[in-house]
Amino acid sequence: MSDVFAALADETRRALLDRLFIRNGQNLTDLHSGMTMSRQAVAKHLHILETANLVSVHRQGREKLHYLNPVPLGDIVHRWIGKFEDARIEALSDFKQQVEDASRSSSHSKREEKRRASQ
Amino acid sequence: MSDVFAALADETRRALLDRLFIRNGQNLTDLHSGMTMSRQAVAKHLHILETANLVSVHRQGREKLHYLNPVPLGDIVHRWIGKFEDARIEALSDFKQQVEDASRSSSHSKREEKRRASQ
DNA sequence: TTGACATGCAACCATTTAGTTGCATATTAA
DNA sequence: TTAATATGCAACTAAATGGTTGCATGTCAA
Repeated sequence: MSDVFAALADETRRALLDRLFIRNGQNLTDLHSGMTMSRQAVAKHLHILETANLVSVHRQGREKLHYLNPVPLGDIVHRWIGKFEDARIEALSDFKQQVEDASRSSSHSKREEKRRASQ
Repeated sequence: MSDVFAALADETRRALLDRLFIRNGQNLTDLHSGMTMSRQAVAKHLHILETANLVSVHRQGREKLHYLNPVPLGDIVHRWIGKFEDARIEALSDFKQQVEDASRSSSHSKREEKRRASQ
């Protein structure tokens, strides 16, 4: 999973995934077109995406076609980000409250008691 | 958004978010406890999480309390990963098909026609 | 078969990153 | 007041990262 996060950390690599989302099954030359960096630089980025299993390839003659694999993205959402997401609705209402509670450093509200109890 | 992805790329920082998920509102010493690296290293990681707005802080005397902010995680899911997620169910059935189609490099199935049409 | 095309490999370079150490500052409590 | 606690700042280092260039290899088409 660490490979996936590392792969997503780079702007160029996210752009490559975007391009494959728009049109799947492109070769290196296609994906390089319009980019300012060298073809070899793009090839390196694609290899990192391959290693992270975000892109799968299929050799066809002298061409190497790249296919988007969205499964690892689903995995990180459901296995890691998801738990924070579950807390998001509560967080939107509780977050400011927590900070305010900390500011007052008093314990009058039910919410404050709940927060301290969880520590 | 790039800050968020970069922040999430590091294992230690994800672990810090995990710890804050388990118990919110910890200070640097709390978050450093049990880690092998130096306190200053942890402080740097926390600062990166702050910059990415994944963690908010509140000064209380000599202590600096850290609070998890899950909103940016929701944002990247809904603004970026989400679109790939939408294609996931289709992808799970189509992905192998795409590769197989490419292997055969023939165009007999309806699915193959649909794929080529999208390019 | 020969030239153009598509990719692969390796060496190299600059910058960023993750970590360290040492010291300074601010706050709490005995 | 003084010692312990909690954090902040700055300089430094090693390794990873993102990029380059040059050349080699494999495939297609005239």
